[in-house]
Amino acid sequence: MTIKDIARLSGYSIGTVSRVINRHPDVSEEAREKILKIIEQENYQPNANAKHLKQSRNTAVTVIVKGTRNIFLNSILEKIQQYLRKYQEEASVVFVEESENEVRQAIQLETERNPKGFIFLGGALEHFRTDFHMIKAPSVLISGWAKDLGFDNLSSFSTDDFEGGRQAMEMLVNNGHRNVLIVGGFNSKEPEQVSSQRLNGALSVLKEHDIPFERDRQYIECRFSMQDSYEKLMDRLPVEQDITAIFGLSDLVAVGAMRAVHDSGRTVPDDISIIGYDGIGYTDYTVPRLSTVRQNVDELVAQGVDDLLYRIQYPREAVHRQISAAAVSKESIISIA
Amino acid sequence: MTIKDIARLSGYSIGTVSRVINRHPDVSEEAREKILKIIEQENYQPNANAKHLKQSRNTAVTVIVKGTRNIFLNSILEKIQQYLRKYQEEASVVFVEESENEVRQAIQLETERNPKGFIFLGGALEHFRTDFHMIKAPSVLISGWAKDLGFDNLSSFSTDDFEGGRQAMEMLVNNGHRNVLIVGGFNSKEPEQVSSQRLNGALSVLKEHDIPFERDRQYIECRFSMQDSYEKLMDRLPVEQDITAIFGLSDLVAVGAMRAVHDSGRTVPDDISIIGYDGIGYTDYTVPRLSTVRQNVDELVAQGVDDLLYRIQYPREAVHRQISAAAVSKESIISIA
DNA sequence: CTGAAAGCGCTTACAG
DNA sequence: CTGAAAGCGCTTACAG
Repeated sequence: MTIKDIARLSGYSIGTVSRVINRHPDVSEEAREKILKIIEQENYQPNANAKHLKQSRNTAVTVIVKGTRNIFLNSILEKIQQYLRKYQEEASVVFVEESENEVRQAIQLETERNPKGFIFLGGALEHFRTDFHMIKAPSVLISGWAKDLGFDNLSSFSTDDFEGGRQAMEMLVNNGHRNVLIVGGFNSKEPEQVSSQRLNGALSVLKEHDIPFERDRQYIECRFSMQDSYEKLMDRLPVEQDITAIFGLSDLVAVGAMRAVHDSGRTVPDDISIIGYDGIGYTDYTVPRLSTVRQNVDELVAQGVDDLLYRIQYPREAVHRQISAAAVSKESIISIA
Repeated sequence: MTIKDIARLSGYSIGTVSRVINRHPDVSEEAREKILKIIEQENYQPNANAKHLKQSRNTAVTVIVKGTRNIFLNSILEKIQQYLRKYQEEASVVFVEESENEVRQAIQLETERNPKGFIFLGGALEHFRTDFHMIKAPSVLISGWAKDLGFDNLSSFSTDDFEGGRQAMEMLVNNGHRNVLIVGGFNSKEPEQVSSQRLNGALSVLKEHDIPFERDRQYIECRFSMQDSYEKLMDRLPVEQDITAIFGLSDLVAVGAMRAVHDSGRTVPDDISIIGYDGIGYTDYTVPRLSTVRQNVDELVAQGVDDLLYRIQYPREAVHRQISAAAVSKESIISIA
C-alpha cells in the first residue's frame, strides 16, 4: 500500500494525496475528506524512509539520557518510550556519561541522523548555554529548566525544584533537625541547575527559621550516584558528629548516604534522619523506608512529549513549565523536637 | 557528500561505489581500494533513508526490553546502546510490560518500521515458541536461551543459569542452611526459562546433599520485581518459621525479600540469610549488603551485539552461547553450621 | 485547487 | 568486473 494506491483509489493524483497527508492548506475540503477516508479505510502508513529521503529527516525522536546507572532517569525513559509508542512514534535512545557533553553529542547525532526531535533527560545547563545554538531540531529538556537560556526550539519541563527542596527541608526542620548535611550535585556554576534549585529551596527554609548553615562545610558536592555519595560521606561523616539529618538531592544519593551512615557506625533514623529526592520505587523497600520528594514523572513526560510532537508538526515557540512535587514522609526520619 | 561525489572523485560509476560499500564480491581489488580510500578521506556516510528506501529496511536496531522498572535490564540496555554507538548504529527501544507478548509486539514493529534487527532483553520462551516464526529480521535474545527453539534467525546469549543457580545454593548449603525458600519467576511451563534454569541448578545441589525440598511449599512464584516478591513473602513468611535462608532468583526479588523479612519481624542475616541473582550495583548499598550471583553483562552484550551486527551483514546461522557467572559473598549470609 | 514531472540518494538486474 | 538505467515512495516547485 503506497501513496500511488491511495491516489488510484481516490481518483486524485499522488501530489494531492501527499498534500493531504502533510496538512498542506491548498487542498479542497472535498479532496481532503475523500482522501482521508480512503487512507483510514486502507490503514495506509506512509513510508518513513521515502518521506525522510526527501526531507532528509530521520523518522525517530532521539532521547538523550544524561547519566548511566540512574534509576530515576531510566524510569522516565520507560515512560517516554511508552508514551511515544501510543502516537506510533519511534524512540531512538542514547546514553551519555555524566562527564560527557550531551549537547555536543546531540549536535553530532543531528549531522549523522537528523532526528526530527530531541528529548534530553537531565543535563548540564552550561553545555546548553554554550552549545545548544547549533541544534536545529525541536527539542525538549525534561527534568531541567531552560527558560532563561531563551532558545526558541528548546522547551523545558521540570519539577518545581526550589519548592521541592523547601518541602524536604521543612520536613526535617519540623521534626526538630537543625544540624543537617545536604549532599549532591555540583552547584558552583549554574544557579538554574536542578541541584542548585533544590539546594536553594532548602537553604531558604533554614534561613526563615534562623538556622545557621555553613555552606562550605554542610553542603557536599557529588554525582547523583550511590557510589559517589557513599564515598564522599565515608570521608566526611567521621568529622561530622553533631549532624542529625541528611538531605540527599537525589534518591540515589540518599541511598548511598544510608549505607555510609551505617558503615560509620551510626543508625538511620535513630542517629541520623535522611530524606531523598525523586521518588524512585526503591525508596519503599530500603530498611528503613526512605522519605523523599516525589516528582510527578507521568506529568513531566506527558507534557514534555506532547509539546515536542506538537512543535515537530507546527512550529511555535518553546514553552517552559514547572510541575509541583510532594514530600513523602517515611521511616527514615524521626522527630527529635 | 553523496555516492555521486564519491563516484566522480574515484572515477568509477555510482554502481561500483555502491557495490564496494555493500561488500559485494564482484568488484576488482583495485576499484575497492581506491574507492574505500576516498570514502575514508571524505568521511562519507551513506544516507540511511535512501539506502533503506530501496531495501525498505529501517536504519535502526530495535531493542525490546521485556519488563519495566527492571534495573538489571536497564543496565544491560545502557551497555547495548553504548556498544551499538561505537559502530555508529542507532538503537530504537521499546519497553514491553511483563504481562504483554513481546514477540507479537515485535511482529507489529516489523510491519510498521521494518528494523534491520531485533535485540530482545529477557522474554518469555513460550511467546517465542508460538510466534517468533513470523519474524524475519535477524534477532538475538540476551538473557534467555533459545537454542532449543531452533529458529535460524534467533541467536541467544545467556548466563549459564543452571550453574549460577548451583553456585547460589552451594553458598547457602556450605554455610549450613538446609531449610530454604526459593522465590521468583513462573516455572511451571518452560524448563528453558532462565528462572527454571536457576531453580533447577539450585535443586540439583540440594539433591546432592540429600537435603529435602518440598517444591510446592518452598518454591514461590512471583514476578521479577521488588513489589511482587515483597507481597508474596509477607503472606508466606509468617507460616515459614523454620526457614533460615532465601534464594531470590533475581536481585530485585531478593531486595523485596529483605524488606519482607524485616517487616515480618525477623532480621537479615541473623534470622534469615539471603542471596540474589544478577549483580545489580545496588547490592553493594543495601543494609546488609546483598550476596548475589553476578552475571557478566559486558560479555553478554559484546557477544550478542557482535553476533547480530554480523548476521545483519552476512546471513549465517544463529549461534547460542552461555557465559559463566560467579557467586559473590556479602553480608547477607551467615554461617549456621 | 490540481496534475505532471523532476528529483531526493541509493540498489540492482541487465547487458556487455 | 563495470556502467547505464530503472526504480524504491515520497515531496514540491512549476504550470495551469
